[in-house]
Amino acid sequence: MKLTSKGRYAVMALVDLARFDNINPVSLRDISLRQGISLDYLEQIFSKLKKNEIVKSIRGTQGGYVLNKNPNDIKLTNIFHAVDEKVKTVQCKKDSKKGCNGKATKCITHNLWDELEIHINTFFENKSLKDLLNNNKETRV
Amino acid sequence: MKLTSKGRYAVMALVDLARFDNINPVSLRDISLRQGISLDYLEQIFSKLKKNEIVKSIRGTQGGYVLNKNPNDIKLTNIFHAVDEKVKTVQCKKDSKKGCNGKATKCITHNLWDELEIHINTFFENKSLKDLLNNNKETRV
DNA sequence: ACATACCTGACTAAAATGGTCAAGTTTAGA
DNA sequence: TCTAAACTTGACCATTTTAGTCAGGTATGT
Ligand code: FES
Ligand code: FES
Repeated sequence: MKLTSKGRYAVMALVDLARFDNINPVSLRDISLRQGISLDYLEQIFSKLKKNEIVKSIRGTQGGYVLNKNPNDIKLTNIFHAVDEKVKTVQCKKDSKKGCNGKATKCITHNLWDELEIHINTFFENKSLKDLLNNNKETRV
Repeated sequence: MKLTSKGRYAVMALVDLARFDNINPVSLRDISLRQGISLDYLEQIFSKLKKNEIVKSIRGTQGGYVLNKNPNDIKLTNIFHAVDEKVKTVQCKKDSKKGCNGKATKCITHNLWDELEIHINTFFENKSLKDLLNNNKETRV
């Protein structure tokens, strides 16, 4: 079970953004430099964050991104969902009665994987961007 | 974050094994047929389970595998560790002071990923094979 | 005008995944 | 003793996913 870089970067970038967007929009270039994430990759990520209304963009010189919601209302769940970083403990469809690889029934450990998925998602539900900012916020002069 | 088939199969196979190994060893062929897992793949998996002393093997006709411990003492942690299904929320080394990709320092979200890793591992620590057998054990006649 | 910064889509090298295949060795039972 | 069942080992491989890069755009403040 690995967390992918895409998911990790999305959260890192948003935390960075939240720390610096007091007044002005924050450019991806700045985030890229500060966090050491490829600019091109960041652009892909922010395109998705924007589609999911987590950030807003301001084009042109002095443009950049700003949060579109209160940091308290941006849960890790929302972020991960936006960038398609989903938790998958099984391969079979949830609503189908069929098991993995088109088997007729669900497997004997099926409940376990459901429990695991819930356990992990609970963590993401209960963490907001705000939680990640505590004692951490920098003020732009 | 995906759970791989290898990990899922390992647990499925062990639950199957635990249910049927009352008297005789259970052959991988039987597990393969009952659970619909490739025999060749199962062999790879059980080779690792054996190295980690979770199962014992009995060769020859009527041979197979049996548990090497009490189901209560086989945690998911042990199983996953045996088949290299590890939880990895980061790419950087735990003991090193360096960050991901050889960066000089840890990233701003580092604590979060540590927490997440612990959260998931706790689930695996607290589940044993026994827990998965409740109300489920079949008796060979 | 022009630099900055967002926007979009195609492309790709490398790694991981989920196996298969081949060639054994061991041992119970006929 | 022969044979088939079952474990053992190691190499191999197709496909998918990951983690980006690259090459173009378009919008806008100064
Ligand atoms: S995990 Fe898909 S059938 Fe149980
Ligand atoms: S996750 Fe590796 S530096 Fe934070």
